[in-house]
Amino acid sequence: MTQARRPTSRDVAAAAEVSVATVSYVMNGRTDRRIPEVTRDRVLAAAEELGYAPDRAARMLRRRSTEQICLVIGSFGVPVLDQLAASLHETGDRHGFGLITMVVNSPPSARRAIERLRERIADGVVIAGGLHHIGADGLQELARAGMPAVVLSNAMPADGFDVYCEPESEAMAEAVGHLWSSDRRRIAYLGHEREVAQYHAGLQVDSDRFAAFATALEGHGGRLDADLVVAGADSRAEGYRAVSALLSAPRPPDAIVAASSRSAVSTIWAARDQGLNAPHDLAVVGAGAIPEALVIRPTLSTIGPPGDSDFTDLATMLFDRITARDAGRWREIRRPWIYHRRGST
Amino acid sequence: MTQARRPTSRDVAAAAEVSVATVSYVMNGRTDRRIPEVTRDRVLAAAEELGYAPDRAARMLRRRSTEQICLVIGSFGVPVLDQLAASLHETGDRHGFGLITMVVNSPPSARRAIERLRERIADGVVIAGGLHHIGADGLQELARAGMPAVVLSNAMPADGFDVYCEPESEAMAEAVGHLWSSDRRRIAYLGHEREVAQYHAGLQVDSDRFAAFATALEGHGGRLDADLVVAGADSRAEGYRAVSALLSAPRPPDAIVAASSRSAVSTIWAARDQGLNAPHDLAVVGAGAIPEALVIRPTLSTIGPPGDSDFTDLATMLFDRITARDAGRWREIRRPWIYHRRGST
DNA sequence: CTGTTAGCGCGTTCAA
DNA sequence: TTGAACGCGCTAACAG
Repeated sequence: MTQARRPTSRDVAAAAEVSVATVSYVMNGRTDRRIPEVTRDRVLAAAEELGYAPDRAARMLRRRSTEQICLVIGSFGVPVLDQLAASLHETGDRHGFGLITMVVNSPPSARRAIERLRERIADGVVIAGGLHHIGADGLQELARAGMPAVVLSNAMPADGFDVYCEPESEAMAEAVGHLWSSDRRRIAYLGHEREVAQYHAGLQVDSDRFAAFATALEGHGGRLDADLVVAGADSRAEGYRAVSALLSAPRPPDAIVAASSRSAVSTIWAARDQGLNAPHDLAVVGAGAIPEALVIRPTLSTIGPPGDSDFTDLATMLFDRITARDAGRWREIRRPWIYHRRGST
Repeated sequence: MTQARRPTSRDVAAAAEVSVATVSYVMNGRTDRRIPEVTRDRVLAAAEELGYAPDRAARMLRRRSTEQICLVIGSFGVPVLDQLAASLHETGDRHGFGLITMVVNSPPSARRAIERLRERIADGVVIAGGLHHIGADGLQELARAGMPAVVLSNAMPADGFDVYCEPESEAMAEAVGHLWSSDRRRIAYLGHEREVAQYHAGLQVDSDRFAAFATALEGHGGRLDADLVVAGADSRAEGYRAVSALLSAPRPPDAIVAASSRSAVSTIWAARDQGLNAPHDLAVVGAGAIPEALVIRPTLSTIGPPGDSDFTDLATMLFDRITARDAGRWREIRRPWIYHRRGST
């Protein structure tokens, strides 16, 4: 049962008593070459018999394409990734492309991912996470290498790649406006580790979401209270913990804007464990689409994409870029978020 | 800025006025070749200047290895994946290996994944999801192709690959025993779509977890009530919905064993929304490790791995297999689950 | 119209 | 330090 040597197309050709060219034509099911039924069957039988599978490395080398696209994510726990992966899979299949995923959650992993991509491990890439670690420099590096890329970002200048943009400032303004008009005056921000750390360090916060929140609040004459900017949006557990602490503090908030839907769900439940009910005692708004939003009680108010999350347009944009050799103008898909008022506000 | 042609090692060699062999030695930082400092610097400068990155396809073809491992998952939303990916990344880095992920959530996607793997897209694979779609046949196919594989499964006969096994019947027996001795007599099973469908169709249920539950229940003289076997473990939203319906039924359960920790969390909250509190009105047990278990109130009782989830041993096993050409005996790592009694039971 | 030959693509590595 | 063979599938060009 030991695999002495991997069978090659030459082995198959010998076994089927044809040339390697014929094997190649048969294996690729080429319609521009007419192969007689009997020859075809003999080749396929020989391939099956030997357990032959073409070596992708050789094919990649010769064809100058990998027939793969790469999805870069920051971590596995984000609900929207299933949607994104599904869309990429679906569109990829139609082009005969496979999908691989890489996780970027640190500067070193970002370096390695960029290196791998520059080595042409894929024909195109969708960057849906880890962008902070990759940075504008990393994107430039990919662009210079001629790697077709779609970046999910609200803040990146589109120089050398396509952008999928979900502007959220208007939705955020509406949500905060709604909270304000409901007489909420102590509105907390449950943010991601990174943005909150930047804020408290007095640095420039490079987060579109946080900026939109701060702007909206100030627009109503409110002011950002440092005690009400806390980390906890990165996971459900952290969200629960952070909100529990926040509500036990001397001057608890009367509303919470959470930078992820997951942590918004945790917020509702952490509040209830302290005897506080949304929306009466605490208004809660999440950011992003999540199936639970419509299922839990109260239903979760969010800012998020209108309608169902579907990334077919993103996938199409990527494959257009991969297919069209002439770079053309860099494109941008804009899908502004809206405020979905539901039960928690 | 248009990339006329990707620079090759020959381009670098020409620019640095050395041979391609020297370029190769420098790029790989080989210590067994003495390359003078000046030559080295000239080569690196030329590579940088031209934006050269070696073509992985060519390297793969020549080296007969991809320096990549592949993680096969069923979907993105499973908490333990972050742990698994982290361990694989860490161990992979030490070997200079990259990690790619493929999603298998349907028979066609399983076929494509197997095909890709047979084409040697990776040097080894960890199958952590989608196993039902891959099936024993698919695994055999990979084994025959000589692909080193570690399969996370409790039920697969280890014929041609290594197995990472987390037997849970004892933990389940203990959990059910505890429920039983607390006078719970209507114990529901919140299962995965697939196992519940099989059960209600009167088919053989090929789920270790369900079997362990049924056996444990019968061991106490209890019997499986068809009304109390419901689907909803696949996601939080489905769990919430299923439990809400279950608790509104004429004869609701007094305990729920959930086949995922995520749905167990939803269970607690769905119950509370109906005015029922765990553990008093409803005992809840989840399956698997999840950070929230220790954070929410009540803390969640689970069956799961002892201690922290860490898959270093799994990763090591895979790399041993990849490195050691002599197949050796197929290995199995066993990490029996235990019953973690916490606040919800 | 069918099948074959020959050489390409590019990094690696042995022999010199 | 280098020249040249090598790995393997693909395909243009050619022969039967």
